[in-house]
Amino acid sequence: MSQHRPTGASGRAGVVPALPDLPEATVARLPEYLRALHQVAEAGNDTVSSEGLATAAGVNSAKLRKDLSHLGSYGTRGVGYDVALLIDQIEFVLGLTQRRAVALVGVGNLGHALAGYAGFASRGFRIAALLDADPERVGEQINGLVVRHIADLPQIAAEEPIAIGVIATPAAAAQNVADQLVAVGVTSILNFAPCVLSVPEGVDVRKVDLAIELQILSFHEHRKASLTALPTTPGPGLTSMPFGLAGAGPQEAVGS
Amino acid sequence: MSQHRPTGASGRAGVVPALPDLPEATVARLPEYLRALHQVAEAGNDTVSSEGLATAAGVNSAKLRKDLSHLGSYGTRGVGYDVALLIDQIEFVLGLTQRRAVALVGVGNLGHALAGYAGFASRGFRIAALLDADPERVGEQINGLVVRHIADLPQIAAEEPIAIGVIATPAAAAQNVADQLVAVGVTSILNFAPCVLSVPEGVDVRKVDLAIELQILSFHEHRKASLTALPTTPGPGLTSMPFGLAGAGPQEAVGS
DNA sequence: CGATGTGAACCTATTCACAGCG
DNA sequence: CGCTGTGAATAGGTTCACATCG
Repeated sequence: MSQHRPTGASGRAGVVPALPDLPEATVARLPEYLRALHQVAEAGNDTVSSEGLATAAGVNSAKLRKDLSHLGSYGTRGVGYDVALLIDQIEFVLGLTQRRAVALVGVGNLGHALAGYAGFASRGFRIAALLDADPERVGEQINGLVVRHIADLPQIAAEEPIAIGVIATPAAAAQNVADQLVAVGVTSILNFAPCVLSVPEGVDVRKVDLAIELQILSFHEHRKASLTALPTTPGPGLTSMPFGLAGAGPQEAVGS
Repeated sequence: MSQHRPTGASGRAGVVPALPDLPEATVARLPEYLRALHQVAEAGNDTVSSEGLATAAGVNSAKLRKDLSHLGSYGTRGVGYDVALLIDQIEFVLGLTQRRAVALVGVGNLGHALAGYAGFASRGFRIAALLDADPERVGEQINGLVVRHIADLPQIAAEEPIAIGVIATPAAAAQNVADQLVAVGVTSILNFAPCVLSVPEGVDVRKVDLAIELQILSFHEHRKASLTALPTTPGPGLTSMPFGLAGAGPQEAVGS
């Protein structure tokens, strides 16, 4: 991303540490901590130890403590963290205190599902517009929102600034949509289309690709299978089979 | 994940480097390279330079070369990579030469979308079963597949081994579903529910959480806003449209 | 000559281990 | 005494720069 290093920029504020530019890895985990905290709160606890919270968030406690320390955290030694306080802290840092407007482009299969996703509203976001390029879809009502044509985007953005654009179109349309989002001032994009978007500097793009996740899992499956084929334990039985492609057979053109 | 370190395991093979246990970061990028390669192939090229492929995949060329070198890559100095060969290589490493069976649990909003997702089939996966706990949904037909009850899972898994389980249920049900998947031998899970799953060692879980992605973007929005508020450039009025969406990405050009 | 493949330098992230505080 | 917060050690990843080979 940006390699801007506004070295002396922060750390100046008197009372509030403002925005202490966190490590990316930490940022990526804060939402998880937030979820875990809500869970803890609902269970009735009003403090948690780093151990407890770490478990709920699926990380180890050292990592959690270091992450929280980055935001000048509010824990009490010998006790733990004040749940409510920490929730506020993290929500503030993540910028969730203002309800951000999201424009969702592409109301196909996936777009439909996203439009109906309850987690949007419950976690600080508001779908401000559903858009599609297909005239047949325009006018359709989903979850109380009417689908509008992508050409209306400038007008919509003028009425209310869009904080985040979500692209759920086919790959072929995605770059075009991204350009239009950028044109109306959107600087954060969540892209579900399986393609690389090119955007000007200063615009953030995150990508979610289901197929990629599956392929990563597939790799590990493949790996596990090949390790099972030739284990450290010289198992009573199949000791043959040199390596992994065992079950598969030499089909496919890898060789040639 | 697994911290298994089968130190001396690989590196023995005479001809085929078999499974050279790649760095996680590399594994996560291979699917992206694969997509880029298909794109290049469709454009009619049969070789690519690291530069060209890197651009198509959205990374820099040094990273790409190092990644490919890990799988004992097949490039030609002064020329580039043989597209078809590299596709085969990566598909083999990712274990995509066998069509893996996927069981999708939870046919709600999101599950529906996933069931209809074309990228499944086109990239080496096959939905072997749609499952849900809700009797009302059982029997429904989606995309040519009939939704069956989750209780049928053992039977289904017996008919055909499930390589990957996809959980698209509400968070409250997810752990239970995961347990059932594990019980029938599934060792790879893709979890869309916003919660931490606890699984035995040897089972891989990957998580996709839309809300987390949005929150990460929100952080950066928040950050950008606060930097704009007290910038080096004191200009309160936006000077003059810094970036032009000018022509956007001239590359991409699959079409021409 | 041009592009790959790779050692080395650099940077980021995780883990350890314990000082320090409540 | 228990738990947080953090320096130090380690591991992992990225980038640079160039030797090497087709």
